[in-house]
Amino acid sequence: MNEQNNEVVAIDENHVIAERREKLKAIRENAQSNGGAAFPNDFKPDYQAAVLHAEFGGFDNEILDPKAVRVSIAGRMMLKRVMGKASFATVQDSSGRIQLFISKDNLTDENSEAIYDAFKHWDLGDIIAAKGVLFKTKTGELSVKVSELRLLTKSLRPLPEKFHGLQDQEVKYRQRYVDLIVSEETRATFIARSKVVAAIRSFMLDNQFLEVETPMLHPIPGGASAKPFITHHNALDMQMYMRIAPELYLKRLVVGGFERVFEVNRNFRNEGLSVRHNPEFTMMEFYAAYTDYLWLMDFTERCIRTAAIAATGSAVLQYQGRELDLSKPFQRLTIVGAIQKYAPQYTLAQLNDAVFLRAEILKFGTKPFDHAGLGALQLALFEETAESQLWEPTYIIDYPVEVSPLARASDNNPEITERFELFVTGREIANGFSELNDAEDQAARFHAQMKAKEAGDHEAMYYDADFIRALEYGMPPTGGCGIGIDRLVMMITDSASIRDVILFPHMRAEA
RNA sequence: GGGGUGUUAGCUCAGCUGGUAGAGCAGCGGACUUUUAAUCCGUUUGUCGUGGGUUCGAUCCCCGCACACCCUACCA
Repeated sequence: MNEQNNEVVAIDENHVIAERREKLKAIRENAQSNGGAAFPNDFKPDYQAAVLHAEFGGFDNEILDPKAVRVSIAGRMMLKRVMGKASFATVQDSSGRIQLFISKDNLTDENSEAIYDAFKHWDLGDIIAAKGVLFKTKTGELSVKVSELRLLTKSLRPLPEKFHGLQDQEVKYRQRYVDLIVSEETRATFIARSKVVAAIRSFMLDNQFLEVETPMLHPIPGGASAKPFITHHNALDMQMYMRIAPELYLKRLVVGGFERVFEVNRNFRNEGLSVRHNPEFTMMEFYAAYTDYLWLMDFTERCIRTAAIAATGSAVLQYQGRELDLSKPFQRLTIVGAIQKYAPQYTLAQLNDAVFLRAEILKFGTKPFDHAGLGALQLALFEETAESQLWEPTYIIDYPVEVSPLARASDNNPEITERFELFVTGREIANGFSELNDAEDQAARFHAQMKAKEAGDHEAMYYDADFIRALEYGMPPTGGCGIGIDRLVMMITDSASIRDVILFPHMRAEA
C-alpha cells in the first residue's frame, strides 16, 4: 500500500475512518521500526469459539483451573469493555463468539504495559488474536484469560451500531459482508442454504445420478419460455445467449447413455425482479431414464423433504408465521380440480367453456393469447384464482400441450401432457414431466412454437435442430424435473424475499 | 413498466402543519481489576439523497431526478 492509493479509496471518508487511518499509520510505523508486519500472517488459531463452548462450557473453575487449558483463538472484536486495568472483549469467529479477559497483570509479554494501552485504542471490527487459559467468570461465562494479545488486521470502517445491528436493507444486500459480520440470522440462512444444496447433491448421488455441467452460453436459448440475456463471442463473432434452462443439453446426455443426470447451476432470465425473482437463479434439474411424471413426483417429494430435514432438523416448518408441513404426502390436483377446490363458484360447465373462461380471465386484468385453447384458458384461470392459495405442498397436473412444448402427451388425452408443477406457500417450486422423446412430434412442436413466435409470442421457443437430431438417435423414455433452489431455500429458511437467500442479489447501480 | 412508502451524524433513530438540527451507540479525553448493549463525567462530527420552485426564510410545502423497500405486471 502506498500514498497514491489513498486518493482512489477515499470516496466516503468521514472522521471515524480518518481516526482509524491515523491508528493504522501508527501501527505501520511501529511495525516498521520493530521489523514486524502491520498486517501479520503468522498466527494460527488452534480453537474455534463454538468448539471451546462445546468442549469446556460444562466445566466450572474447579475443573478448569487444574487443567489449565491453553488455547489460541482469533476473530473479529465485536464488543469491548474497558475497566481501567482490566478489560473484556468479545471475539467472533466463523463458529461463534468467545469472551476474552484481558488484564495487564496476566499479559506475559515484556511490553505488556504498551500492549494493554494499545488494546484500549483498538476498535470494534478489528481482527485480533489471543492466547491464554480457559476459565469461568463470576457470572459463569467461559472466557479466555489472555496472556498474549495481538492485532492482526486493522479495520478502517466502523461496524453498524452494536445493539440494533444493520437495519438498512440496501446495505444488507449491497454490502453483504457487513450483514454477515453483524447478523447471526443472515449467517444461519446461508449455512442452511449450503446444507440444502449439499443434501440434495448427496440425495441425487445416492440415487445413482451423475452430476454434470452443461453450457451456460447457448447459441440457441432453449428449455424454457423466457427472455434470454444476449451476449457476444468476439473470436467467433457470434451472438450467444446466457442459458435460460439446461434442459435440452441434459436430455442430449440421456441420449448419450447417461441415464440419470443432474445439474445444480444458474439460469439467467431477462425479466423483472420481485421478492420471488432474481435475474440469475439456481435450479437443480435432473433426468432419469425409464421413469415418468408419477415417479418424478414421488422422488421430488422425497428430495425436498430430505433437504428440509438436513437444513432444519425437521420436515415441519414455520413459514412467515404459518405452519408448513412437508412430512405429509404432497397433494395432487388437476388444474380444473384445483379451481373447483379453491374457487368453487365456477361450475364444471363454465370451466369447459372457452368463451366463458376468456371473459372471466379478462376480469382479472390479464389478456389470454388469441390462439389460447381451452387448456391454456383453464391454466390462466387457475393462476388467477387458485395458485396463491396452494400453501401446503401440492402437485398440479394435466398441463395442456400448447404450453408444454417439451413434455410427453398423455396416452389417454392428446390435449394434455404428463406434466406437473409443485406449489408450496403459493409459489411454484418445481416443474417436471415425462419427456417428449418422439423426435418427429418434438419437431412439430418446435414448428408450432416458431409460428407462435412469429405471431408475437416473444417467449415462444426457438427451433433447435441439433436437439431434434439427438432425439432422432433415440432417447429412452425419461422423466425430468427442475427444482428452484432459491425458492426452496426461502421456504426452508423462512425468508420472505429471494434476496434474503442470494448472497449478492441483483441491484441497480449504486447512486 | 405502473402504484405506494422511504432517504436527517459512521450506525440506530427523533425533529411540533416553515425560523438554517438533536439523542443513543461508535470516536476522542478522563475515572474504574469480573464486564455482558458495562457504567460514570466531559467532548468532536451534518451539503438533512439530489436538482429546481414557492417564501423575507425550506429538513419541513410543491415539481423533477436517483436509489431502496413493499404491492402490481412479465416469469421460476
